[in-house]
Amino acid sequence: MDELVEKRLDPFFRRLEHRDALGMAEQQALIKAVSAFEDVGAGADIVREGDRPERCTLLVSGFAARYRMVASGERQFTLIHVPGDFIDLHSFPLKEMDHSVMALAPCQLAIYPHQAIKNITEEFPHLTRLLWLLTLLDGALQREWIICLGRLSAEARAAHLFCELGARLEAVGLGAADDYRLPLTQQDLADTLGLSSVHANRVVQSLRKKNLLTWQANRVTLPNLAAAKALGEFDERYLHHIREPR
Amino acid sequence: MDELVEKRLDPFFRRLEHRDALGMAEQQALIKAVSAFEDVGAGADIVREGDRPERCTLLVSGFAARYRMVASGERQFTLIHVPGDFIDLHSFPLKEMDHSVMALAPCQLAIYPHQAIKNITEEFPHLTRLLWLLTLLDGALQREWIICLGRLSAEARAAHLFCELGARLEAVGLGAADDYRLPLTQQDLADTLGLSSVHANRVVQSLRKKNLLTWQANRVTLPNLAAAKALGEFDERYLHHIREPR
DNA sequence: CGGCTCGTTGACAATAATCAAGCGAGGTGG
DNA sequence: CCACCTCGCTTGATTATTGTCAACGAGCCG
Repeated sequence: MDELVEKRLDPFFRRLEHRDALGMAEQQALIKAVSAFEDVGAGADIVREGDRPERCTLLVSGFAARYRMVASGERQFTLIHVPGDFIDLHSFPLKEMDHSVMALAPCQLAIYPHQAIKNITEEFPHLTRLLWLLTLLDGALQREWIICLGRLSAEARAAHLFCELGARLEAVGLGAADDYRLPLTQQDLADTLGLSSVHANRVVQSLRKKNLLTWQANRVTLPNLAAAKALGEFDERYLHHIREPR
Repeated sequence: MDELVEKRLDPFFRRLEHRDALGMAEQQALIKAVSAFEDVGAGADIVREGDRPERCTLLVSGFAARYRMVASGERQFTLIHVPGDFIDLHSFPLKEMDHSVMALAPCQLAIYPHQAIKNITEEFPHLTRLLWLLTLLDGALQREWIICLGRLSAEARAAHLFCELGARLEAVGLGAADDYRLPLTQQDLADTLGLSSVHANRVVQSLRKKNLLTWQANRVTLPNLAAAKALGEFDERYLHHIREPR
């Protein structure tokens, strides 16, 4: 049983190992803390604004996004999650959700009861700092998006996003920085970039015309990764892919 | 000596007490962990992108902002800090700064060596969760700004910002939600809202014309707070001003 | 076959940036 | 004490970017 859990948590462990070494006891604690696995279909909400979840959710496979609706009826994503991400680890200290998370594609989830996380914080200070770190990585991605939304053109933001997703997916063993599976619609892209779907479409076509992007049948490739990074001002420092004691 | 420290940390303790009760030992630990106080002048950087600080910095008085520059030479703020905020608590788990923080006005800072924070994480699990919580509150503010930048008009974003700052300053005892001191320039506002300074100015004037804002000599008042909140779609849930066990 | 969703296109309107100039208060030095 | 200088704020004219509205086509699934 534990072997199955461990296998499913592989992207998660890769994500952690990119930042610090994990002790055997810590790894076991993370495996034991999983109470269940669940599946949700594309488009379903995983948690909702206002919820007070009693559990945290780790994305095992699929894609998910944190979002909120605004009065005009538009949606804005604040973060796209890839496998290995904790979707709502912050709900453990924060208690109440101030936003929702939806599945962008069929997802498998690993469930961590808050009580199990609390036990970790009481018994494993170093592991606690790593969990803390994970929530801070979310914050770093969100800072980056503020900068992109505030100061980059729509085209540069799109290039940045495709570079970011490539780097994150590669880090968890799910593709290459310039070649990965991405089951999103152009509306999803628009909701990430803060654009109308019409304009998102035009931006995608412009990137295609410049030979910076192909995106068909849920597969993204970046034929000229260096140029895409330059256009999107992508500097992966903010991903903190540095393994060191925390 | 400790009384002086405690007095200076008053906004910080207020900020914490808005979220959870603090034990006497925890309070003492937070007081003892301060190694020094420092002053910085307006415009100075407090920490810089790429730094690997050995200490965390708490804002005692003044205003500061996290920011990054983009290739065009423009600046984007990702968060404005008010007294009682930890400016770079995240540097403790994250190690390397992926952005800079500057003083927007003369600031007094309390210094917490990373080692002192680490000791807290080894000895005070509940207090550790509260520190974690504080970094998550930064994340919540940043999420909110993604939503504002992505989906609200410039005018709505400005209204939102003035409401947010009022709520945060009131919570630490430094003004009222509709009346507070704000020593920022219009350029600072532009860098927060992701606008040019010219457009920021026009937005301010539009709010003035609608009798939603006065802003002279560093003093902000919101004559019609309800209308400002409505325009900016300001719902303070994301501030998590809820006192409960964490 | 028909009804979805998703992607695409064109014409037009709204929002915000850019460029250029001038104003006014506060501080500095002669 | 006053001239001058700087910084922040303001304004107008113009351009660039992005949104809105409307329509249509391709592919998939029941």
